[in-house]
Amino acid sequence: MNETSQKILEAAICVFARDGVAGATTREIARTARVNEVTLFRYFKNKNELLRRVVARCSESFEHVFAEASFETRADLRRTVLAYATIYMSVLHENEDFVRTFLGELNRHPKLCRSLFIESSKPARQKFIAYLQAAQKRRLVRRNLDVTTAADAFTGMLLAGVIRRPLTEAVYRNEDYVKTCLELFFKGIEA
Amino acid sequence: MNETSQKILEAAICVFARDGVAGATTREIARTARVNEVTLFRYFKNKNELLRRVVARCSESFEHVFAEASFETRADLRRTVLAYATIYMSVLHENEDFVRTFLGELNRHPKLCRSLFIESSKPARQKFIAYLQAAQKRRLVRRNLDVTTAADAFTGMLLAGVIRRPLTEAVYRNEDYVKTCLELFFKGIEA
DNA sequence: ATTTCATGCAAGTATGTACTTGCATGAATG
DNA sequence: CATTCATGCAAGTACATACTTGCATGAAAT
Repeated sequence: MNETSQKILEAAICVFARDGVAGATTREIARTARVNEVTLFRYFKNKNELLRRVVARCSESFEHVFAEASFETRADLRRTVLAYATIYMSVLHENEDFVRTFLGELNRHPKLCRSLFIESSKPARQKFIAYLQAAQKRRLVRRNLDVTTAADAFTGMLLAGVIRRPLTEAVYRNEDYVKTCLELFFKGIEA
Repeated sequence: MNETSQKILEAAICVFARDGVAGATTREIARTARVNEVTLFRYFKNKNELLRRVVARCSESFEHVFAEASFETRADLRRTVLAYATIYMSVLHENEDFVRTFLGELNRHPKLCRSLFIESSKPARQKFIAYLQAAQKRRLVRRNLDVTTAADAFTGMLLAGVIRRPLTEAVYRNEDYVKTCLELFFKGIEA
């Protein structure tokens, strides 16, 4: 992986995020990377391989961020939930357009999107769910709560907040939205 | 609006939802409508006008569904929330692929998406928020709850559940997810 | 100094897509 | 019977895009 192919990959991420998979052109990606279009094809067999590499790279980057999540059993419930929300929001915030566009590509590219949205966050999600289950045993969490769907409902709130941001930013700040999500979830899962 | 243009519009809705705005071709739309491609251009000036008409039609259809929402002040809190969730889910459920794809187009078509996702649900959303505010005055809802963001967080959970469905359907049924969303929200807003 | 190598550039091919034109046809309408 | 009108069909235009080829160039390595 040399410098030029890095430039191209990063440009491709931006252009795919902005224009969509079908809308992104190799010409525009090359232009953005300040590289000749031919050079793009010297490094990447075709547009499809470039797409695969883009997704692979972002999946990896997401994975790294999620890997940072450490849910210490000693920490109290609220701190753990906050840690999960923070790590989740950091990925969404840094990749807002990309996430929005590629969720929209789910019908067209189910496998790529699965790796992007599921595989990369799987370890953190599992840890969080396990933590909630443990907390449930310690009676910190309602016994009749389905922790798996609850964990996903929580990330769902946050995800929707980011995806719909351009539609809501005239109404309230995203911080306030996230705060409400946290409150709702705390109250919602408490025993 | 005669029969043929109806057929074309409905086919366009399907194809746009499936292939995205850039990926959809007039040829494929005509084929789906079992109509000659030339006929398509006789009814719609160009692909862009067809897109506008598609969005207008869906916005309208969404509006009609949301207009059915009647939140009687006498009904108790849970029934009102359930009514809101039901009307919201009916739109999402009937238009799953369309909603997913067009949320992904938000960067490229902000105005169209605004009418689709905001304007059409505005009255129902306002009514729901007003109801929550009233309930808050009657001490049925926590006083420190920001009802606007809470209402959106609620629809956000549901929206995310539908959008991510292809990624989660191996794990749990969407019904169970929705049930958890309702529980979380009830507990989360209660005084 | 010579070679290697990465890149740029000009040009070209093949294909697909939006959109047009002209004409044929058949059903309905007067 | 004559006319109108909606549609189909064949063909074509203009343009954009993915991808290729051949050559020039300049910097770095040997």
